[in-house]
Amino acid sequence: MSLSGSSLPSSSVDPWTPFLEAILDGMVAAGQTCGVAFTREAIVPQLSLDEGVEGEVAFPCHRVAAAAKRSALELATALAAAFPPSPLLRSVSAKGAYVNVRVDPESLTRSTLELVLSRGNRYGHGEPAGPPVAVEHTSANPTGPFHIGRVRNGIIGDTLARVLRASGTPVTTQYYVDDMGRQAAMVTWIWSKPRESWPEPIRKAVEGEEAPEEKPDRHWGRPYPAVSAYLKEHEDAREEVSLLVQQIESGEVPQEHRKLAESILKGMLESLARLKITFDEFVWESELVRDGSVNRVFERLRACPHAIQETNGAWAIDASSYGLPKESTHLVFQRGDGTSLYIARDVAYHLAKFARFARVLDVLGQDHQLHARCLNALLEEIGESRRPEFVIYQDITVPEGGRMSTRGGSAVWLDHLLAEAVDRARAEVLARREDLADSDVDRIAEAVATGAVRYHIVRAAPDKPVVFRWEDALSFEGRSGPFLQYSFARASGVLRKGEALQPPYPFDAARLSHPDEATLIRIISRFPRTVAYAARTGHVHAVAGYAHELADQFNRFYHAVPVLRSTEERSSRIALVAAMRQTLGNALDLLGISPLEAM
RNA sequence: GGGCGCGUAGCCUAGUCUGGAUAGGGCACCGGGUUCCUAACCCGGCGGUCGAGGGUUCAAAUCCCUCCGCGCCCGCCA
Repeated sequence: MSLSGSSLPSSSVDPWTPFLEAILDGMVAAGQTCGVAFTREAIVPQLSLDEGVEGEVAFPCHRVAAAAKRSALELATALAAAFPPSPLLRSVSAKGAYVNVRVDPESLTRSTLELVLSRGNRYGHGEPAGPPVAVEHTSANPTGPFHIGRVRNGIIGDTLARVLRASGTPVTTQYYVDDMGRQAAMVTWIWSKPRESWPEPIRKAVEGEEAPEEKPDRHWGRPYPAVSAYLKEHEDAREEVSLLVQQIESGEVPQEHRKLAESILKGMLESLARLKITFDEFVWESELVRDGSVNRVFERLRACPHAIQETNGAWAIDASSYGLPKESTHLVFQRGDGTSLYIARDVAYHLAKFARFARVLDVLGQDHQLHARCLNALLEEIGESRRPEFVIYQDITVPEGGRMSTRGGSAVWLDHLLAEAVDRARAEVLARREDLADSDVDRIAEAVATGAVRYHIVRAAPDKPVVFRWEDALSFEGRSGPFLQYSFARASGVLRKGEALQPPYPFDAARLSHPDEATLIRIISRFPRTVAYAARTGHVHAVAGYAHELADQFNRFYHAVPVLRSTEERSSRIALVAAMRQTLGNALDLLGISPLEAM
């Protein structure tokens, strides 16, 4: 890994900073001796950390050598020889064209453990900085329960918000509730009719499946797929829905409409809450219509040079000069009947966000990518210079091929997945522990199940398509959420039995010299850098990978090195376990996975 | 057809933004480990030259071009 910018983080948040300072000072001094001038700013991005053959920090000399018209091998040797000694660095050597620096392990151990133990649950976090950022994610239409494909948005978005907050950025998360569009209107349309008068296919699709006391999203959303299919075939019904859309948008809103949307949303949010996904704010699309924002957007767009009106009264922007695909240069923003299209409302929504936030982040599925570009085109058209930043993720597909589809019957419901995961987790807990109270079994099973599901989704890079397989999603071993929880529980067990759940943790860095200890400390020391990287790039899956690496090395250490049974190393090792537990706990928090003291 | 994304061992995946020294993990498979702090664990082994081809470079999984495969989008739906 290389560093993100040309400057170093504050030493109050990153244990590596003093060592990197020492390396930079040494490099500059050695450069002067050898007749090559380079600045710290030039060196920083070239340093490669935690890599290399025989050093923790390596500096490849090819570039400077080429600039100085010298041999890279010769220069590496000369630089290493001229490198002034530092108490923080154990050795500096040349190998090939590389200068390899090993930091003093005791100093790094001290620097790391002190920082972790003093910062506690702030370890890994940056210093508060930067302007306020809005993160919009999930924003699923309130038409029925979540399937796992939709939840990927929320898991990525919520993790991104957590990571950004940890990096120091003030974040507000928003769920954009689309209660104005056709989709939501379809739900109201069917429920506004007496059940007896529902078209046959819709009634049939719903009948016999309902459970008493089912969640509101399940209940009220049940007819939606059938309605959607029905409308494709029935022009008259489509017209009824169009009429309803007009009524809703003009404010003659049947009270029922908002209540239905709220009710379904409530059920949806209940499921998300189990995954620890919550929101700071909900922005109801109907409010943007009611407060005139959408109308103001209409006025601004109609006044634009590329605005055109169709013969039936619809308005569009000719966006052919914006580099969009040829087929989507005709951007209709207002229907012939005067109602708004999603893109017009989305412009209004983004203007509202720009008014409050310096940066606007939208988490979007790849199917919305073209829409995102069209949105940018309209923002440009009305003279808005700011742009949202899009975090695009790929779909979750099913093994048979294709996206998860509610209508096609290929959707895997989040609630179903969680129920299955809880069942399996409970069986695992019961197989291992006979001493637990029922309430503890329930609590652990819920944590394991939700941790497994959340980790399974967040571990993949957003731009990687994910094929949903039950056996993978329900895996509790290897690279999984439960493995992280298990490792945390193990560390907790050690501290509990050592009666060391509270600080202070006195330690002697010289006593932590076992190779598995050194490796563990290196990984712990990398956490702040990892969080900063994830926040900067939006690669939140880097945190998932990091947490696994940390837990993995902890287990290796656990097997190789006795803690409570050791004598002169005991307190130092307890301190190391406490630091690892703190770091893993902080990582779990960023991932939205519940830590477990025991399992 | 056009646009966008993806393509790393039998399967899944990190690394690609910012090119650097033997491409990290996990699953599966084979062989070991529990009188000892939780075996949802650990140790060892097997297996990849990074879709194909060209180019740039001292150096390419990483940058550029072409091609192939897969996915998504191309609505007065969202």
